[in-house]
Amino acid sequence: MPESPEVECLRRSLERDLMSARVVAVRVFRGDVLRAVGFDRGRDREQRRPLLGASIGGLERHGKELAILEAGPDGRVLRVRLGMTGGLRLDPIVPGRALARLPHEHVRWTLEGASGRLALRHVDPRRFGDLVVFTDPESYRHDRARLGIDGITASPRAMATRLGRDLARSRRSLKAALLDQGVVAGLGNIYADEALFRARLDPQRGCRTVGTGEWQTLARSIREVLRQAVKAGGSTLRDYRDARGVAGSAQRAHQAYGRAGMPCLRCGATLQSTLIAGRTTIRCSSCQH
DNA sequence: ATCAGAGCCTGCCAGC
DNA sequence: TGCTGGCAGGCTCTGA
Repeated sequence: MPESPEVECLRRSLERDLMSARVVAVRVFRGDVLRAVGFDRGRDREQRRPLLGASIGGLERHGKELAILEAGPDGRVLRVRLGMTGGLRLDPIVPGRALARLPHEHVRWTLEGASGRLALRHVDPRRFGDLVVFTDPESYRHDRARLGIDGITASPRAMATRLGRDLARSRRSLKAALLDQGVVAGLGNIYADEALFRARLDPQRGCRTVGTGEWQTLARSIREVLRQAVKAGGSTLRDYRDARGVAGSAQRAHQAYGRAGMPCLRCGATLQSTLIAGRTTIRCSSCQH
C-alpha cells in the first residue's frame, strides 16, 4: 500500500484519537506478524499482548515506518511497517455489539480515551509488513538509524548533501538508489518515478554521472512530490485508506507512474515502461536525461 | 558493489 | 464461467 505520504496521512488520521488513549485490551489473531525485541522479561507478554496497559504518548513517522510510542521516557514503542498491503484502521466500539474480525485482521487493540472506546485494527492481506515492539524509545531510535534522511521533512539542502555524499561514487542507477531506504527514506516505486520525472533525470542513469546541481534539483523534486501527495491525502490505487477509511487523491497528479504508453505531459513523446532494479519504471526517454 | 532473481503472500485483472 | 498467468505501492536473501 504505502510510501511515506500514505504513512504520514495515516499517522495524522490516527494522532488525535490515539493521543493519551489507554490500551485496555489486545487481541493477536496472527502472531507471526509480530515480534518483541530487547525484552529480558516480558517478551512473551509483549508478543501475546503488545502495548497492553500503555497510554499513547505520540506517533512518529520516518520514511515508511510508523511508530506508536507509549507515554513516558521508558515507554514501549510499536513500530509498524505496512509493506505493500498493510493498513491500520480505527473504529468506534459500540457497547453490546462485538466487532467481527475483518479479513486479514491480525492484531486488534482496544483503546479508551477522550473519543470513547475505539478499536485499532492492523490489517495486511499479503503480510509483507510487520509489527515490532521495542522496550524503549532509545532502542527504537537505534534501530531506526538504518534509515536515511526523511524525504518529507528534510530540507532540500540537507537532502541534496546526503544524496551527493552517499551516491556520488555509486555505480547504481538513480532509480535503484532512490529505492534504497538507507539514503533517502520514504520513496517507493511510485514517487521515485515521479521525482525523477519532475527532475528530468533518467532513472537508468548511473549515480556517478550526476552533478551537484542535479542532486539539488532532485532533492527539491523529491520533497515537492512527497509533500504534494501528503496534501492530497496520499495515493489510493486500489486499497489505501487512512485510519477512518478515507481515500487519497494524489494518484490524479501522477505524471509518470501508471502512464506507460501515454504522452509525456511535458513534451508529448510516448512514456516508456522498463524494468530497473526489478521494478517497473516509467520514464520519458525524450525529456529525462 | 551491484544486480538479477527468487521468495515472502494474497487479490485482481486480462486473456483464453 | 472458470482457469491461468501476470502483475501489484516492500523488503530481504542468494549467487553471480
